[in-house]
Amino acid sequence: MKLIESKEKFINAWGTLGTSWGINRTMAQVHALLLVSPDALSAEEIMAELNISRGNANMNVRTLIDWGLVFKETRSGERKEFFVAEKDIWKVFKQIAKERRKRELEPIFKVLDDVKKVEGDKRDRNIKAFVDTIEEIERFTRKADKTLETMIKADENWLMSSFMKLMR
Amino acid sequence: MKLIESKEKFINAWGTLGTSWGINRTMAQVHALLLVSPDALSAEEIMAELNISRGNANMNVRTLIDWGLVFKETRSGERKEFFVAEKDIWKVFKQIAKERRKRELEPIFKVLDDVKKVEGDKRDRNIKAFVDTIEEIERFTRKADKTLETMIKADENWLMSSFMKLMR
DNA sequence: ATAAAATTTCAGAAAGTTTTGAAAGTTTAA
DNA sequence: TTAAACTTTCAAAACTTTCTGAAATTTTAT
Repeated sequence: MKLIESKEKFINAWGTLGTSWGINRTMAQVHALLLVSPDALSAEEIMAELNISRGNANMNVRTLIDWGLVFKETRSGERKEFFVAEKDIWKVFKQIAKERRKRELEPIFKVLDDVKKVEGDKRDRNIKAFVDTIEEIERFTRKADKTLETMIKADENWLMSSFMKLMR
Repeated sequence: MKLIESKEKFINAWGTLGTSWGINRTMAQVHALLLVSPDALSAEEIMAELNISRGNANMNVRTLIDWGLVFKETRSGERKEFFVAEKDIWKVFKQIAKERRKRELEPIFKVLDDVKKVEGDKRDRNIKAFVDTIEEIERFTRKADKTLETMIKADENWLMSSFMKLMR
């Protein structure tokens, strides 16, 4: 298999994986492309490699920058902007965890906290089942969240050794 | 807030969360509804509570059963089927992890393994960047996968105490 | 065997998401 | 200041996913 084919295959697989994790296909593909490029790429190059429009390229590069997964690079004497991906996969993982935590976990906590305050007699089995489940979900989510937070804050070595322990 | 409102709010929030994690809204909503119901519900009841069609209800209940998150229940003298959700959130989490691992992580390993075999001189910086990145992703993914596998196999107490250690 | 009661299927419709590309906006070298 | 080079925006189009509901199929009590 030639490099071009391999690259394409990887980019497509990454795009598909993104799709099933709520990250849009093109965003994942742009990220994959930048991950395997030794040098920063311009908007033009991204457009050409992935066969996408200017608007689409711009939109997704910008989102990747917002997520802290891609950085702008300028070159003296060049007006064009170039883009590089964060290549350290641990950092990438932590960054994604951080973003999704903020965007998805935090709102869920708010709702759980809110709906727990349901009115009525706790001896009513409907109310009891509801409150019990919400509380169990909250306990679980808080634990998962704390773990995530610890990981995000932790330096790489700590993270590695903790994972190692979990894996034996 | 009355129970009905709380319930609706929770079901909607769960649906939205599902959406951003690649699980379809209705499937997540049906799951949420069954989670907070003290008794098993019939197809009719699910349809009425969520305002969805028979086809949609059937489809998503079936998928939940495939995933091992919901079980059929029959009652003697009743021809109807009733559905109950697994209420232990740890089991739910493990079950989801197991399914997604099989459906999403395994295919990615195949691709990574495949594209790594790229032809050409490893001193070519393009090839080097490509192979290096793929190998780092593979290392990372394998570790995450092993951790997940250990969790899935582990019994609840072990899991709890491991998480506890991670959280301090 | 029958028929009533239920579940399942699936083609088309609706809803939701992503992409395009032309126009507007911004930046910079001269 | 100008104008060329580039980036950003956004409405409409293309595409993808989900949902509906009527028809087909299966199940079960008699």
